[in-house]
Amino acid sequence: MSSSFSVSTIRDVAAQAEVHPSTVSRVFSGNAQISETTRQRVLEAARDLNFQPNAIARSLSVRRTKTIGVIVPHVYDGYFTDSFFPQLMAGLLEVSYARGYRLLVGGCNGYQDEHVQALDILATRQADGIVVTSSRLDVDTVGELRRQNTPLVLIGHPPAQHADVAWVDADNRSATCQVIDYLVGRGHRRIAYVGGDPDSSVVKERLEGYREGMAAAGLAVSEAWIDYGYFAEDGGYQAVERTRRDEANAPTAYYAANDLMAIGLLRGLRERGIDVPGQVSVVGTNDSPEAAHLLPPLSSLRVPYRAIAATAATLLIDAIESGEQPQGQRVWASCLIERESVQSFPDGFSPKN
Amino acid sequence: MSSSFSVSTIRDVAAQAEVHPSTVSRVFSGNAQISETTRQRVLEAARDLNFQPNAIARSLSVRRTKTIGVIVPHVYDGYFTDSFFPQLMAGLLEVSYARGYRLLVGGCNGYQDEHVQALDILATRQADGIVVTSSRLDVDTVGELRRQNTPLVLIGHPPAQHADVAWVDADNRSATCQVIDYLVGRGHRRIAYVGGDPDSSVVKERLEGYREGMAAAGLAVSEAWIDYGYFAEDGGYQAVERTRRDEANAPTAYYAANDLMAIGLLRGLRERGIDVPGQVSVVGTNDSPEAAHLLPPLSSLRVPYRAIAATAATLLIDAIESGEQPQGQRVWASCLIERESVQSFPDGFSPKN
DNA sequence: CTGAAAGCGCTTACAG
DNA sequence: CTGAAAGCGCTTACAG
Repeated sequence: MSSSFSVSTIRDVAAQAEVHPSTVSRVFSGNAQISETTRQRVLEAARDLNFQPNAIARSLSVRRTKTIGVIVPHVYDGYFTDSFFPQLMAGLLEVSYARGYRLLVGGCNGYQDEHVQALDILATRQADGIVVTSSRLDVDTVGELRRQNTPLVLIGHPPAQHADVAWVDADNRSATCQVIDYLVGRGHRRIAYVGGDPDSSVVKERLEGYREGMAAAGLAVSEAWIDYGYFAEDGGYQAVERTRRDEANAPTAYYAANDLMAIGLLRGLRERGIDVPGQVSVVGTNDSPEAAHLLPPLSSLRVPYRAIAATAATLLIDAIESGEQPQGQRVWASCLIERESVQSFPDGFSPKN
Repeated sequence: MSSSFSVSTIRDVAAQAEVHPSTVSRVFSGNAQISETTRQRVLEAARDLNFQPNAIARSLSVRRTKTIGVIVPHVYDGYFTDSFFPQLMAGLLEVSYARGYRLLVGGCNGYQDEHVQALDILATRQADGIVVTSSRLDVDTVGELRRQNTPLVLIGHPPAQHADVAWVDADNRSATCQVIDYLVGRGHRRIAYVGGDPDSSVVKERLEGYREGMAAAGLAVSEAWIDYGYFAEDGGYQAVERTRRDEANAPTAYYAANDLMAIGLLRGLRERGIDVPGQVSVVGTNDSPEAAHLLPPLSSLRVPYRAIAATAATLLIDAIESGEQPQGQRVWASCLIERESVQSFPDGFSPKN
């Protein structure tokens, strides 16, 4: 019973409906004027033969794939446990779907390869445009990517020389600065910054924001308070030890560039018998699903990745459909979700320097 | 300086290298015999003109896209916070990349649409094959999908009538049964099952496993112990209330079909002043990144979704490249990760019925 | 409104 | 080893 379909083409349908193939094409491509009777005849023949236009042939003909490219560094395990990736996909998918596009996602085996793969998609015209998420873009790669003159939008800031590409990003620097300000406002004076990968631009931007916030409060920064946990739980855990060699001068508050490292901090602090938030405060980043359910519930800087991705997809598709280069740059504000991992530093003990 | 490339075709290169277009094609498609000198000439011309073969044209010609389809229900927020999705992508990407494929991922606005979209990808031949993840497959849709005779592999069990499709799944039923057995072995007699969406087949399979485990231990099941939290944290939270109306007969252990619901259980139990694992034990499912970092660290049934996805991709690509229908069915064993949310039920209090 | 033709940019038997 | 031709399955000016 479940007989399988043989693939039929526009010519088969044309023969069966006794019209020219171009007529069949017209009823399926939708835009042309077709008399109702022949449309019905064609549709019926198509139904009989289970015809569906071949998307690839159509793409070749109209020079449009209805597809947007993304490259995912699938070799980094952490990439799939972090909430960035799912949110990115959610945002991209949401607007792609609404606009009739699909995502062409390719793997890559490292940051170098990310550009190779992106370039390949563009150069072979496998997609109508691409969104590039690497946080380690140098001038040359952006230049190379742009030269393909296929629409491109960046998630993250571009190098200064390419200030005119379309990009969308979070307010990494200023949001971090605000977190520091918030902590200072609660009486903290010795505040630590735990970044991810020091080479990534997000992490650099956050560090700037940290220094700016400390400076604005007139606070000196000890280099011992700056540490990198490479976005891993264990990195956060180890940061506790590295930042507290001199307990007398140890931080009373930590800002971590993702929640996983904040969880590591929580664990390291607990092991040392340091109470959070009683003695030390912690704020994470990304507001991952677990944040609300930790003990103590973790205050976290929520970064609107989904909205960022959705905006990127919108800019990209707008450009594809208008035939112009993608334009515009948009920064989305992060938002500190206050929970219970931060407490005002007890006045009596507040080390006002 | 950053002049953009005009797109060049095989004919431009042929003209410049003074050879026939078919020769250019041959040097790029790799398989044909070409003299070293003309190969160099062609390569140089190609470099000059920045030529890269158009992937779509090639696809149309060879009738192969080097692409495998996946449909993602992007309208369900929970889908992107659960660890299933990232792991699925990781596994798919890992083998696709290794085999030179990319993923064509499309959104869908609900379970109905999932089949519509999958069918569309198949019927329009936009991908060489597809992996279908829906857990609500009925006989008709599987039949319809198969009739397109484009390779198809299922993640999850197929309806009985389609036992011969290729599929790969976790050992949902038996693993759940083993968890019950494990709990029974620790002295628990009143054990609750908190499922996700009762209509999904995974949840049904787990319920069977639960009943089987209870039966094997000679334990009667109270229907009050069976509840559904729809995979949400709040669902787990509410399940506490619903399962403990009669505290004298309340469960001493809970099995939840995902970690998010287990987290909700933890919260609900804590609010009632019930100590975990002192008074009640909890085991979750999926071993999400947060599980290890909860208080208490959550014991969880780790389901190897990444491996499942990788296997599915392998079966699919094997089929695509051999030209035969995908074959084989594979079930991957889950593994209980023991942490601290389970404790033997104190002998003195053990309600041996 | 419909047909006939040329074209999208490749590939691949078929000759030689 | 290389050329010339036909074809992959659509679309879309151009006529009428």
